[in-house]
Order: sequence, then C-alpha cells, then structure tokens
Amino acid sequence: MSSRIAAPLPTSIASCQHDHTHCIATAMVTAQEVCTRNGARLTKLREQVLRLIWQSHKPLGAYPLMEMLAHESTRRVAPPTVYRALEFLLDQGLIHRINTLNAYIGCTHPRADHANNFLICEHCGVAIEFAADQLQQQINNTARDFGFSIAAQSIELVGRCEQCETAQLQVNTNGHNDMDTAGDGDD
Amino acid sequence: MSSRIAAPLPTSIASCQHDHTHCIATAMVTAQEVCTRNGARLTKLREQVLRLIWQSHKPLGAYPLMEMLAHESTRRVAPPTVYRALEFLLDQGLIHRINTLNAYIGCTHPRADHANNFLICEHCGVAIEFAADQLQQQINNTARDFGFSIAAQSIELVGRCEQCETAQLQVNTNGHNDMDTAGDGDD
DNA sequence: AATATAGTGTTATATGATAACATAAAGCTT
DNA sequence: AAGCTTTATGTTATCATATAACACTATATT
Repeated sequence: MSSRIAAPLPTSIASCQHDHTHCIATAMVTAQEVCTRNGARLTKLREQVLRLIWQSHKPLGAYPLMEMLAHESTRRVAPPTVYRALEFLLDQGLIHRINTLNAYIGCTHPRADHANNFLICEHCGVAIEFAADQLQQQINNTARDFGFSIAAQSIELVGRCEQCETAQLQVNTNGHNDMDTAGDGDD
Repeated sequence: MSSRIAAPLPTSIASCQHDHTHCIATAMVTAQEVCTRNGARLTKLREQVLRLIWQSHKPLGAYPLMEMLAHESTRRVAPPTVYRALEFLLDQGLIHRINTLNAYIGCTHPRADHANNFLICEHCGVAIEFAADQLQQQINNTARDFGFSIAAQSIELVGRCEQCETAQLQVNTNGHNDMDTAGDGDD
C-alpha cells in the first residue's frame, strides 16, 4: 500500500462515521497556529469563512459560501469579501481550490508540503485529500525527465469513492437504488 | 527515465524548433480518422475550431477562440457555437480542457487512453501533454488503496519548462532578461 | 494622538459557460 | 426527388465564477 496522510482516515471521512466536530475544531486550532507562525491575522471574517468551508468534506463554491455568510450575518456580502478571504486562506495553505469543480475545501494537513491531490466522488461529492510518497516520486521523476520545475501541482481524480461504489453495486444487484439520498448527507 | 508518449517530442514542442505545420496536419488527419471510426461528423465548424486550437501548443480560451472564429468568418459567433464544438471535440478525445487555465488544447495522442496530464509553463504558456507508465501505475495504486474507482483523471503541473528555466538562470547571471518576448512566440 | 498598514465594504464589470428555442443542413425512407 | 427524421448551428438571454477600482474602517506602530 502507498503511504497516506495521517488522521483522519479518508475512508472514515467518506463513510460519514467520523466525528466531524472534531475535524472542525482541529482545523480551527491548526489554522490559528499556522497564521500566528506566519505573522498573519486570522480575522473574524477569515475564521468564519474557514469554518463554513469546513462544514463538510465537500468542496464549497464561492457563491454558496457567500450566501451562507450573508445568512449568518444578516448583512449583504459581496463577492470580493469572499474571494479575499479565500485568497488569504489559500495563501496560508489552509484550503485548496478544486479546479475541476471551481470550489474550495479545507486542507487536512496544512503543515505539510502543499500538494493539491484529491479523490473526488462524483456521487456523494466528498473530496478526499491524499498524499502518496511513491506517487510524488513519480511526479518528480516525470518533471525531471522533461527538465520541468514544478511550482504548483494539482492531481484531481474524479470517480466513485469506496462507499458509493459499493452502494452502486448493490443497486445493480437488488434492482433498486439505496443511494438516492446519499448525496445530501454531509461528511 | 519514465516512458513517454511518442512523437512529437515534448521538449521540441517547447523549444519552438519543431515543424508545427506538421503538428497541425497530423492532428487534422488523425481527427478525421477518429471521427470516421466513431461514426461522428467532423463538420466544417468543428474542423475550423480544432485547427484554431492547434495553432499553438498553448491552451486557448473559449472566448479568444470565439473571436478568432468571428474574425475568420466575418459573421458574429456566439458562445454556444464555440462550446458545442469544444464539447464535441472533447467527447471525441481530440482536445483536452486545462482546468487550471479554463482553456483548451489539442490532444497529441487521441488514440491512447485519455488521461489528462500536463506540464504547464507559467512563463511561455506552453502546455506539454505527457504519459508516464510508472506514474500511472502509482495513480492506480493510490486509487486502489482508497477503494476509489477513477472515471476521469487530471494532473496539472504548473511551473517552468526547461527552456524558460534555463533562460531564467541566464537572466539571474547576466543581469538582463533575454526572455522578455518569449511569451509571444508560439511554438 | 498621528500616521501607516492591513482589512473590509461597495459598485461595476470582466470572464467563462449554459438553457431554451428557432432555423438549417444532412441522412433516410419511400 | 419529396417528405420525414435527426443532427448541427444560429440566436437571445441568462447564469456562474472572479476581479478591478476606489472608499472606508480597523488595527498596529510610532
């Protein structure tokens, strides 16, 4: 098996069995640490945006996020407000942008090298960040072969996560769809 | 060295030394073959769009493409016209979409498995499609480890191609920039 | 307190993509 | 070839994503 990032286990993320309150809490503490170390300010707005992004393990678009913000504060929130917060969080390595979806997701290991590698389930919407040493080695080899120096890397694998794939097989076998509402249940 | 796709050699693409007329000609012939085999129609418009995309090895946005079309035909061309042609060409595997850039580029090996792997030079704008067996193997391993089944894959490495990196080093050494106009010279 | 810097609010607009419906062209059937 | 069906393109309107420019406010520094 290839190496993975540590906790929380991605399979448990996808399986909706994990304590997501813990995910959020950890992320917020880590975020504060990262910002402090970088001499950056995790303002109220930025923290609010990060928390909203962490509401689930599904990538969140800027405009849905904007509406959530507006809903929380009863004031109007314009695009630049959101995009500036997103830019800050991206710069700090606290979130990633999923190019395939034009959406944003919390980084599960903000301290490590900031590769941008995701498994994206097209059924339940969950995006699982992964790191794999051997894979990274091959990436580096490829770049080296071409004399290419990498500044940013994005690997996005779109398909079906284990849970949805299994459920889908059941559909094929049973003749009815157990997963009709699966897409609505966050994390 | 990792395995690569066959001709034309990516390094020669980036070096602006290759016979790009040949690239275009080959692409158009292959496109016709692919369409014929698939029972699809490479209409005048679609061929025109494919040819325009193949004008360079730099990803081309839909709107620039639209203007080029309008310029060629003196009639107005609306977005759907372009996007439908792009969709067709994507379906046939004749072009790729570069998610990082919201842009489109000709596929250099439309017959092979349709991975979407690119080295994108942020200096000269050229995108080099690559295939590497060992890398692909690691991708597959990673997916397997997570029980994830891949439907579509996109690897985008952004950085500097060999030529631009070398030129940049010269800048650092000489104290002046030899590459000021490099971004303008297509392939 | 005065000043500088960083962050946020606000308006307008750029950029990328699609929905819905109308028209035209190509392929089939007789 | 005439009529029908299917596919492709034209056209208008609109949605979705993102940024530019400038005003104002809060925070940090002196």
